[in-house]
Amino acid sequence: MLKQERHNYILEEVRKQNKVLSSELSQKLSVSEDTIRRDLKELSDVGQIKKVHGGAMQNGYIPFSHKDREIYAHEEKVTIVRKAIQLIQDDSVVVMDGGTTNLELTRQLPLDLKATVFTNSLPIALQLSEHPGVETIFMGGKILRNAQVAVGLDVINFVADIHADICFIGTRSIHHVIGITDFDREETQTKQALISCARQVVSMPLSEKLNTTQPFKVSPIERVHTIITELAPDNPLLDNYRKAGLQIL
Amino acid sequence: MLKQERHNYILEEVRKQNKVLSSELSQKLSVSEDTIRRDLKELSDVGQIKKVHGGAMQNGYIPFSHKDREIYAHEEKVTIVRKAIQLIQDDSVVVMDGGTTNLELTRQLPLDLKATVFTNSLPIALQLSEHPGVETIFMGGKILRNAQVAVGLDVINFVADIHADICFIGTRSIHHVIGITDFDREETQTKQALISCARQVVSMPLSEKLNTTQPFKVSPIERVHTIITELAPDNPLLDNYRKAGLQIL
DNA sequence: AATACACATGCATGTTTGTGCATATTTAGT
DNA sequence: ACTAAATATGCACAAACATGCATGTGTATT
Repeated sequence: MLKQERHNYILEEVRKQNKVLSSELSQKLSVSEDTIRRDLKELSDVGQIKKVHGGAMQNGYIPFSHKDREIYAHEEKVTIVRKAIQLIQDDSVVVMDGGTTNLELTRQLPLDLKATVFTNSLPIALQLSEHPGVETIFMGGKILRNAQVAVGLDVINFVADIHADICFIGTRSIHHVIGITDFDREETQTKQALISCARQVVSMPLSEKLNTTQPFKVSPIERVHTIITELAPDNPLLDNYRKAGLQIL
Repeated sequence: MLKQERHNYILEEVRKQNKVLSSELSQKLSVSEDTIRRDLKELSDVGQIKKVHGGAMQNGYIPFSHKDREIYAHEEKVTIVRKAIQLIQDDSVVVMDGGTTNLELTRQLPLDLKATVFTNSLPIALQLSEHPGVETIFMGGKILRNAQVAVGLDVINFVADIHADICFIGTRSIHHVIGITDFDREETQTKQALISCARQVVSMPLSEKLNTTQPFKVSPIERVHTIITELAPDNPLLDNYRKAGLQIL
C-alpha cells in the first residue's frame, strides 16, 4: 500500500468520524504506529488535520466542499435558492428539472421536509436520497452524458400521469417576450413536458441570463409564474417581467 | 509495445484502480521499472496522473472515489468483475441491476466499449455517463433510499419493452436449489422483471453468499445462466452449481 | 546504400525515501 | 506524584529513485 493511499484513507476517516486513533489505523492499515504517527505529522504539517495525543482530529472547517466550489457563481445561486425554499410546502408534489441551481436547491432543502419529488436529474436524485422525508421518483429515459439528465419520450410519457404543485425548470436563457429557451432540442422537448404538468412553474436564472436567448423555445413567458434571481425583487432589470405579470422573488 | 500504448494502458489502469505500482506495471508490460518510472514521470509532468513513491495515483479529486473505498471486500469484487467484463461484447444491450459489485463492474468497463446499458441504479448511471461509447438509459421509478435504485411498477413497465443480451443481477443470496433470494419485496419484484427480459442472466455473488437465503424469491436457479465468484471456477464450493448446469467463471 | 541523428530502453551507480525497531522522553489521567 | 501510553529520536535496511552510459531501433538526409 502506497503512502499516499494511507493519507487518503486517513483524511477520509477523519472526515467521517472527526477523529482517528493511531492504534486503530496501525491495525487497519497494517503498518507500525510509528509510520502512522509520521503520516499524521505530515498531514498535520500541511494543515490537513490537527494532530493530538493518541491520534488526530479534524482541523478547521473546510469552507466549501469540492463540489460546491465547482458550481459557477455558487454564492449567487445560494441566494436564489434561499428564496425558493419557501415555495415548497410540506406534502406538496414537486417536479425538479436538472441544472446546478436546482441541485443547490435540493441541497438546501430542510432535512425534515415531507414531499414527493419527481426528477430527471441523476445528481439531484442522489442528493434527494439523503432527505428522509422525501419520496423520490426518477423519471427514466435516455441519459444525456453532459447534463446527466434523462430526456426523450420515456420522460415525456412519464410526466403525462403527473399533476404537480410546482415545477422548478432549469433555465439557460429567459427573455421577457420570448420566454425560456435552450440549445439542446431533446432537452427542450423534455422541459416542455415538465412544465406542462405543474400548477406553478418557477424559473431561477442568474441575472446575467435575463434577456438572452437560445435556439429552441422551451416555454412562452406566460406559462412561467415565478422568477427568482439573486437580485432584489425591485431591481429595474426585472421590471419587464413584473409587467408581464410574473411573481418576482 | 509502443510507448504511447503503455501510456494509454497506464492511464486506463489509474482510472480503474485509482493507483498503479511501478513494480506491477513493469511485470505486466514487460519493460524495466526504469521505463515505467519514466512513463509515470512524463504523464505526471503533463498533469495526467500524480506520481508518488512506488507508483502513481489519479490526479484530481474524483467524486464518489471515497465511496469506492468503502466497498466491502473490494479486492474480491475486482477479481469478480475482471472475469465478467469478457461477457460484454461491443454493440450488445446490457441490463445492469444495482449493487456494489455491479458498480465496480461499471467502473472497470473499458472506456472504448460501445454498448447500450439499461440500469435502475443512480450511481451506476452516473458512472456510465463517463463512458463515451455507452448509451445509458435509466429505468425510472420510485427511488429506494438505501440502495439508490429505482423499483416498482414504473421500472417493470419499462423493462417490458426491452430484449437485452445480458443481465447482471445484483445478488444478495444464492442457493443451488432455491435460486436467488432477497429481503426487500419491492426490489425482488423489480429484479424479477430485469431477469425476464434478458437472454443471459449473470449473478456475481461473493463466495460467502453462496448457499444462503433471504425471505423473498427472485429467481429459480434454472433461470440463471452464469455465476461468477472470486473463487477459481473449479472450486468444490461451486460443484452444486456446475451440476445444476450453470456456467462458472 | 550509407550515414547521421533522435529516440527509447535497460543496466550500473550512487542517492533518497519509507519503514520498523530500540531507546529515551513527554504526556495525560488517575 | 505515579504510571502507562504516546511520542520523539537515532539507527539500520530495503525499496524506490535519479543519473549517466551503452545499446538498439527507426527515420531522415545525403
